[in-house]
Amino acid sequence: MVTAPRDPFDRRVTVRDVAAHAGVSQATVSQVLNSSRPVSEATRARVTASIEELGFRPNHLARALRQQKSHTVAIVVPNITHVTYPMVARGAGEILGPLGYQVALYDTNGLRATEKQIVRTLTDRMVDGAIVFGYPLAPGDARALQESGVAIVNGNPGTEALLRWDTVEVDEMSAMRDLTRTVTARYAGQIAYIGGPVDHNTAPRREAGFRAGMQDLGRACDAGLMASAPYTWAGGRNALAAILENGMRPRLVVCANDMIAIGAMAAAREHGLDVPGDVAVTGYDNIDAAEMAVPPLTTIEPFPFEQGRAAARLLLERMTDSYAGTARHLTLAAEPVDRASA
Amino acid sequence: MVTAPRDPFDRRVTVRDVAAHAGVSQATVSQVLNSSRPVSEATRARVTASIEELGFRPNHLARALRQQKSHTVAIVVPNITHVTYPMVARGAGEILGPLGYQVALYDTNGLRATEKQIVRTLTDRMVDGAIVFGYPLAPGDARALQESGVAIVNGNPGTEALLRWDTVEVDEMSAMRDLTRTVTARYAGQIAYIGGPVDHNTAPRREAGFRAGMQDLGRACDAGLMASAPYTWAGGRNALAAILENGMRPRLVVCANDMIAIGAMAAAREHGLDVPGDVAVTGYDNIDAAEMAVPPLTTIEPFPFEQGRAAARLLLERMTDSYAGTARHLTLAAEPVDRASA
DNA sequence: TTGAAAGCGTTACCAC
DNA sequence: GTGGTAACGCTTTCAA
Repeated sequence: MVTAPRDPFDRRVTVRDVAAHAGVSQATVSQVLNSSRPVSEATRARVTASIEELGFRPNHLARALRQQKSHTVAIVVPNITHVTYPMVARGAGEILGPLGYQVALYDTNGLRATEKQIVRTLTDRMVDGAIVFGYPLAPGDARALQESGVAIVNGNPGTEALLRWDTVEVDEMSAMRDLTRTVTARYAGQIAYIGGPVDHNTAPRREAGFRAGMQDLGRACDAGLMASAPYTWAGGRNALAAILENGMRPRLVVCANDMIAIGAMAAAREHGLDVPGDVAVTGYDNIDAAEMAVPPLTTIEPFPFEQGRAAARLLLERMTDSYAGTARHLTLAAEPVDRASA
Repeated sequence: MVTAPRDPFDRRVTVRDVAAHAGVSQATVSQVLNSSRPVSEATRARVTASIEELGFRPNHLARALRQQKSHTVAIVVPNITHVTYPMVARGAGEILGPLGYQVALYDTNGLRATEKQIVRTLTDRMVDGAIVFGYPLAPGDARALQESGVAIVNGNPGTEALLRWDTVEVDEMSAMRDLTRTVTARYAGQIAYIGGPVDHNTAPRREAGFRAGMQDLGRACDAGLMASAPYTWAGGRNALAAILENGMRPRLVVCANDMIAIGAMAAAREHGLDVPGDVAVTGYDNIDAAEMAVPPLTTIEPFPFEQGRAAARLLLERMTDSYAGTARHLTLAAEPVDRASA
């Protein structure tokens, strides 16, 4: 048998063709494909054979139009190149992909205008759901999506307000409190904290965790040792350098993320201090560089894959209407990872 | 949160509604939306006003079915959590997004079975194009996609065979040769090379670059100083440790990627050697950790955003049929980044 | 310059 | 258990 190379002008094989070939109606073919109603074993076999023989593949576009469902889930993030988001996307994809959902990637670039435009696109394209990760969905945007029938889950919105839509969040406060307690107990000297940018949505929660941990141990936070910096290596380096150049000598520096921490370690070294011998350092995020740092960085693992999976599961329940109640707020734990830096 | 099921009574506003409201035909409305044929200024104004007033938004699904185009481009990668892929995706998205294409993410997980399944999905979903990055597209898969009208560009296939479809590649060999030459010239002692896994698609090209650079300077490659390791921190650490424990003392270690290099620096330090004082080290990829390493790592920047943009541009020409000729192979340069480690 | 109407390929409703 | 057929909302001929 010669398999004719498919001429681009050849029409695709359709349900109609299969129906004709199997001697049944289109309705029956559709049913066999979707198990949407009982069919006798005999005809099912005949139809399956025809599908096989003709090499029929259902046209997704037609199905989407008919059902008003694109079988697509959008992942909306501020910047896909930031380490955690690809992991979140992968976690979500692990759940969604096998179920036939396509994962579409949208990058807001941190711009409000882009956020709005993305919301329009999502409704126009009739995506079934959206996982909005890393920033708080604007209430108006959430409403617009919901009213268009787009299910939503907001991951790490980083706001204290009780949102009227499903969220998945990491308990950064508790994780930081925990780490602070464990590590601070090891050092008798002064403790410094280098937080993130004051306007960044995760910064207050991590700082609150640090303060709570200190309080748990009855240790005081010295205002002169509380700094804030951009979430970057340079930010951490400059912040600790400033502290050291002010003549302060913290025994431990708790940092709001790993980049800051690794920068702080560099500053310590530049000032002739050994880590952790003279000054201990901790981070948050457990990025690749944390394990590769010298010394390896004590930090907090936020399990980004699990965040993605959890968001996908919640979304799925909304999309399939297996849950249609009021907003759910899921909180996941993050865990300290003890390494050599503190 | 209550996801309102789409109310059957407030049907979406359709072209039909706009046409009725403006007192024109659907054809005219369609034309105004797509500028597909001339329209008098008067009616255009009337139609635009109606669109505005009714808040009409075209239904993408219907358009897609009619045109047999999903206006979606797939980005297919082995593992989206590997640093370069998100950058490639973002670069491609920068070009494609503003043109109305949706970017869908597909992760092969490095599995041939998954690759095949993705190809099926892409044809079923009628994506307009696919950027396959980081592994060589199987010839059969390429054919299947092309026959289904899916435009393709293969990024960093990492094979020497001349592929019958468009490719974008980085000239890793020249970049490595260049770096090897520049850096080797600084050291009189022996030079070691820690390559990637022998079966990995980029490994031979980088090693070839190293060998060529050495040859350019008339320096010999000592077989006892040629190692290969997984592309990981541990891989690099173990590989250099083994070399050192064999009693060899390379003055410079050229590594096939940054993770290996940073691991090698750790091994050097553990053996009481100063970097770069006793042993210099170089990497490849210019990951975040390279800049944060102590000392900062001399490496090679492969411009992943530009790779994504370039792939998107080639794909675009195929999708719009503004190019329909034979396969094009675009080669991009990577550049040495000189830092303190060598 | 505009309109009427035929699809695009499914699914889902209503009969039988 | 099965078939006929009307949508889904748009674009695109073909006529006027």
